[in-house]
Amino acid sequence: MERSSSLVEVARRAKVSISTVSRTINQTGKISQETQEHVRRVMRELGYKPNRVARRLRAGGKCHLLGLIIPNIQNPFFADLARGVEDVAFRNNYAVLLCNYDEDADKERFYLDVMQQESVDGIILPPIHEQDPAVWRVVRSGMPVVCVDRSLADASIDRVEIDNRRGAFDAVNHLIQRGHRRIGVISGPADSSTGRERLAGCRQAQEQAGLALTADLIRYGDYKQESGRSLAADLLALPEPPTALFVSNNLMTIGAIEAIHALRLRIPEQVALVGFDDLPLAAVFNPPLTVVRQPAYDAGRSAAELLFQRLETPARPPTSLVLLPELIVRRSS
Amino acid sequence: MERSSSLVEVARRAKVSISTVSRTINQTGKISQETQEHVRRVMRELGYKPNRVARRLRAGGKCHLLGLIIPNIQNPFFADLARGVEDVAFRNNYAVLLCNYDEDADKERFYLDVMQQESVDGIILPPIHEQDPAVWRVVRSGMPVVCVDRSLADASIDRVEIDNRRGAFDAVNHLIQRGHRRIGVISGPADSSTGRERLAGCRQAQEQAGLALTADLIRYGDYKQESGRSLAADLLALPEPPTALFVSNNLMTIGAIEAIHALRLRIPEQVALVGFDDLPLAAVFNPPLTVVRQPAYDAGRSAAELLFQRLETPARPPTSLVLLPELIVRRSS
DNA sequence: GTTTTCGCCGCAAACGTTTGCGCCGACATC
DNA sequence: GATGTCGGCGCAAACGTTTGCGGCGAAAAC
Repeated sequence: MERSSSLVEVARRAKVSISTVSRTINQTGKISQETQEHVRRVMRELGYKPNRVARRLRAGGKCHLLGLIIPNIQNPFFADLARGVEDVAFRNNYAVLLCNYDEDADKERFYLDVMQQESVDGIILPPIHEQDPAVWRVVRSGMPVVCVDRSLADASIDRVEIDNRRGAFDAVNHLIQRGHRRIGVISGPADSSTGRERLAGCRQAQEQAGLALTADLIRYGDYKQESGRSLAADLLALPEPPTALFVSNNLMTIGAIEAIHALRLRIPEQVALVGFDDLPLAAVFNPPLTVVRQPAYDAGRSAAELLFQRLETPARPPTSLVLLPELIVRRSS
Repeated sequence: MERSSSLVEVARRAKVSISTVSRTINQTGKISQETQEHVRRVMRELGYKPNRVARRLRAGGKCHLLGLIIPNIQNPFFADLARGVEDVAFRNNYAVLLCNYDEDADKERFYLDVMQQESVDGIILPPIHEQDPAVWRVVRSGMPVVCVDRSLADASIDRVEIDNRRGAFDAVNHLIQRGHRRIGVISGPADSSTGRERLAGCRQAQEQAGLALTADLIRYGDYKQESGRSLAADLLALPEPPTALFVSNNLMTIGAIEAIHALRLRIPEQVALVGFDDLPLAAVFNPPLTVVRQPAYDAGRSAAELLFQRLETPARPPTSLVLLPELIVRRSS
């Protein structure tokens, strides 16, 4: 119990009005140099820290808080992304409200509400799917929103995406170059933009190579480890099993490796493997994992920068950034 | 621009005073059943959501926001921990303000300030070291704080720790059982409680086995990957190199594996390896990694629960929880 | 000498809540 | 019939800011 130290306390000690104090803090209005100096000194003496809550209540926006809603922070991809957002926020003296919605639409909606109730300055999120009424409501309410990773089926809002199609294309194409003809694909959810696009990339590579698009070699997972395991096991139990696997996210890749180990198959001799998204241990794995590395940190950084730009110029036309993933060929393929 | 819908709007539509509305929301004061029903109906019609900012401004605490300050969300340990905190928070209708301080005392201080300015209900954090004046200031100001993972050199505040000494002891003891006599240790920072305790555990195991405590086999890292790499390289380049390595966190373990690979050493034949803290790929690694698994998620969960308990009964004596780590013997040792 | 201009600053309202206090009517008590 | 009790509700202050407006004194313009 020692910190109260509000504007009025400072004003009292400095023998000026609270308006003067407020204005010296925000550099708004005309206050003489000497008065400013004096007020600043008193603030230092008292260790005054403005109350962000009161500030937000009064001013609505411009109040140094932004919201980040992601599926799951335990996914290294989103951890990197979150870190990118936070670093930019920190540089701009912003704090970040972080929420995990766990691929659950209700939870996403709940957290969107929280963001509005907290009157954050803006929200960064990968929408749970391309038509997302909850997100739309928020956008219509005037809240700045930028989509990252996944996006909405409408170009009118800021977004930063990763070229999923290209990444998947490169991965599968690489497998084809290595001589594989039967390539098993573990895709993401069919109703997510990333899932659809990565699958499209696979198809494109196969078509281009004149390969038949064998629907029996495609499985749809939920981006979680367990589905990777079971779907890979499924694929590898086929009468004519694939000689290579393309797994379209990191957690499912771990699951696929489980399945491969369980069958005592050797990578890459008996089954080659390319995963989407890098992992901390991937480079030192045995064999080192060939992956499509997504610039997750950069995506977060760019999204935050886009958001700050919009806060500065609200009328700016919506921009769409697309970042390039990178195929890192190691030894699992 | 559509939702304003404040208390006064609801009151106007329901033809009651704002006090009545507020009281039906919070179930405080005496309001007749019928009036409550009526008010609730109007709230539903308007889609009213209470403004958390105003609420926090007015009431100071009890306002559904808590702060979590961690070194780095990119570390899977802290990601799990954060998730544990968030899940409990979600169940209690709380949101989480997340910050990464990057082992930087200034940044920690900055974020502690932010937390106070945001008047969060409480703060969960691993203090940067055992005497942490910044954290002390916050505690003295009356803000509920619970330490997790690391702790302060004072028993008077809530804490949940993991038995680091025990974990390290088990790991090194296991190595000794396997016949190793020269065990290289990559420790954490000497001034962090986790670093000190893990090292103490090592020592205890070695003493108990009657092994000489060879200072030349101990290196102090900073819990980051690169230091793991260079220190392991250092250790393995010794005239009489260790036959086993104990690395006291996950990121440094990855670095150590890099170094081992660079030297083309085989695990565990030429050098055995036990890491502190599990990793997503550890179980499917080749060879699967022997690690001390920390219950990170549980630690976060417990910390949050402790915090909620304190919010409910502020006078409750400080409790100290210690969770047990688990040695998972796989094949790298 | 009177009026205008202008730089500097204070007053007070507003943001959306919570809450102590007090009012009013109904019913019980004497 | 006068007094006390009590349930149900409203009034208004407070939380710490920002900001439109207006005041005041001094310098400038006439």
